[in-house]
Amino acid sequence: MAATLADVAARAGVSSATVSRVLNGNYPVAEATRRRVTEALRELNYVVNGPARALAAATSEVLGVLVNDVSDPFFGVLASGIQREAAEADLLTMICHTAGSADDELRYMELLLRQRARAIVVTGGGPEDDGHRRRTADLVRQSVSRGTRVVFCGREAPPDSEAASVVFDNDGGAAALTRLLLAAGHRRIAYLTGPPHHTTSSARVAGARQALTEAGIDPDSCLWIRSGFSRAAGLEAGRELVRAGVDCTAVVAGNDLTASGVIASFRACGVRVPEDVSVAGFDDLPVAVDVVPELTTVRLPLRSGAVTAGRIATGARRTAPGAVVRMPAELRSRDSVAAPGGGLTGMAGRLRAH
Amino acid sequence: MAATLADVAARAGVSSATVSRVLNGNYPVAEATRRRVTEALRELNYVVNGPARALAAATSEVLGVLVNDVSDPFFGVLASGIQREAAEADLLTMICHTAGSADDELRYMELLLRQRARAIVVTGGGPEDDGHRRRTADLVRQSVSRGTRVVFCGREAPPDSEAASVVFDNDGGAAALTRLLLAAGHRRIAYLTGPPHHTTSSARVAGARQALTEAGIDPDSCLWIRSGFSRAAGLEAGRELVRAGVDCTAVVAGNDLTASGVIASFRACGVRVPEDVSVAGFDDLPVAVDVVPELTTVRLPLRSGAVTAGRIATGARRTAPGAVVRMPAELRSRDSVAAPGGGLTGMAGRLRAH
DNA sequence: CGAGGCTCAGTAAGCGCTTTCTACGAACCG
DNA sequence: CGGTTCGTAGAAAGCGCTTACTGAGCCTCG
Repeated sequence: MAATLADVAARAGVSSATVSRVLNGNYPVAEATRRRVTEALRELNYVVNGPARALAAATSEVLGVLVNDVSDPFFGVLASGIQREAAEADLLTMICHTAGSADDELRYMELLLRQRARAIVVTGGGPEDDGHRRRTADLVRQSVSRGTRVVFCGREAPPDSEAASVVFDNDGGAAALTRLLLAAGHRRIAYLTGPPHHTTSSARVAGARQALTEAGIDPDSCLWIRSGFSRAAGLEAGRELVRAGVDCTAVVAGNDLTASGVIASFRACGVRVPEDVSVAGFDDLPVAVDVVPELTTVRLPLRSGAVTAGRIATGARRTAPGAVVRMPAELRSRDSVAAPGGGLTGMAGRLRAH
Repeated sequence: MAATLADVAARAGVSSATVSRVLNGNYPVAEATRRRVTEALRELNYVVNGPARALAAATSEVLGVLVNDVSDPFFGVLASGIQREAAEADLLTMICHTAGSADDELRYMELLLRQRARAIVVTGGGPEDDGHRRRTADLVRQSVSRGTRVVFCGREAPPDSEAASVVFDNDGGAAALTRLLLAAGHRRIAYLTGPPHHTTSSARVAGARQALTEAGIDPDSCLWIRSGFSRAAGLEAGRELVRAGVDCTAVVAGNDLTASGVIASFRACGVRVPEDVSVAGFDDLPVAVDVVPELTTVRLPLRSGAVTAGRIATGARRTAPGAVVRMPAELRSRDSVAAPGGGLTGMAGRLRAH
């Protein structure tokens, strides 16, 4: 049913090699022949057989992107930036949703490896688990030995691996944010960390603790609350903070999504931001300026990080094996942080019934 | 470098056919042989060559999903539902981001076709453009003739095509929502439609107009404003409505994202929802209950629609060629709609400076 | 005018797998 | 004990493409 190169060749009165050459344009073909072939191609509605080409050429035209959550804008920005670069290199981007599961991450890496993907970009933070890291390192090794480039974006590649990484300065960003809060006079700060045992969460926590320590404040005098990276996690955490009447004048959310959730539940409880409590986010996602008040947050250059990762993956940018590109973080001071207000204490009574 | 079937066969002292049989388990192999092969497989770190297998077997293990926007939760829910079904059938899901561009949609369909994907699921509404529909129909025909199943989810397949469709009752949902508003006493309603010339937008507009007409109200006495399906579009539209001091007591947003944007800008302008103006959404995305007040909206069974589409795509559910599965819409009445209030007129003065 | 160079296109050898066909023992039967 | 059947595994023919390698014309030039 489907036309093959041979069919097209027969119709154009040439050999299949010539058709292939016309298709790929990497060998000279006389203009008249080219026209005849092009014609036949069109008449037969020819569509390249990707697998056959991949087999013969020992490579394919797909670039795989692993994301934790397709519906999270953080990954949306990353994925679309990488995709743009891939398109530039005529690669088809396959986005695979790992749902944050370490096992799925490995499974998808292996599947992409099977497909002989040209490159794999693993985005976002990952589990802080040596077993997982080792298995990842194994797959990276196999991928590289089979010619599949691997790039990590948002996390460092496993140690001693040949994969390049593009990392964001979560550490420094969190420190800067904490210093801003300190400078505004805040001392009792509640930190909502991201998911536990997760590289991104840990880096942010570490940065904040360091800034605190440098300012002569015992990090353990602050509140460290495990949360998630979703809006829902922020809603819940916010509600809990009010219910418990936690003694703090500022809340640092795990990211902007969480911050928007915190603000929403604060508002529902009559807590004013930033008058009563300041709230800060992280990432500077689009939502940061949609929210009222606009979020003080840390801008991560996601777009350009994604582009960089994409360029390394497509080979448009060459790096040494195991290279690490560090992207700076930048403070974005907006309306959600002000001088310390009355705090949350005593607000519990205002919690609306539900 | 990479081990092939032949390498494994040599090591296990069998033929490559036997190794293939062990791998696929579709032919009997003596237990002892199987063990030896399995061992060799492991020792050599064998990874199947996907393209070679796809070429020989004339099919592949990938299922492609086309989405308009990877960072929109509407598509996130759809994509993850489809993916779950795909995983069930041992297929690798590739999500392709078309950015809502009709051209990219075709390009990606073609790329998936090249890859001899097992199935393609096209999600979301699409352009109402006969040229596009014709070209889509062409690709569907080619796909089907090459054994790639095509399923549309959220839009009907082009006429006379063999592709199945899963569609949501946008029409009926919009009508029900309008009737709810009418019953609450609203007469001056502003409708923010989605993007123009888009099947989803049109269906929702049509449903609303019909309900209006049935109630003896001239649809043209309402305001129909072109907008988008994003939160940003809602923010902007909300701001404009206030600035223009539009005379209406209710706003029906294109979807929940837009509704949340409208509410945010209303709040920023001091317009109370629902006291001054009621606001309704569409889709019942997670954000609908995060927002304050919680959104009155139309629930679309996205998850189960996605699962259905996924099952048709994997072949787990058989349908007649061109079958259309209709998913019902259901009203979700919450807090953002109440009896008519003072409306927007005269609010323009309250618009905060920026 | 013949040797050497160029341009263009055909031949054919794979790429690594699946699968049909065939072959070989062993077990079984009359 | 010869013939049949069954279970198991090898041989080999592709799948549709890419890409050396080869060769046929034709032009150039000493």
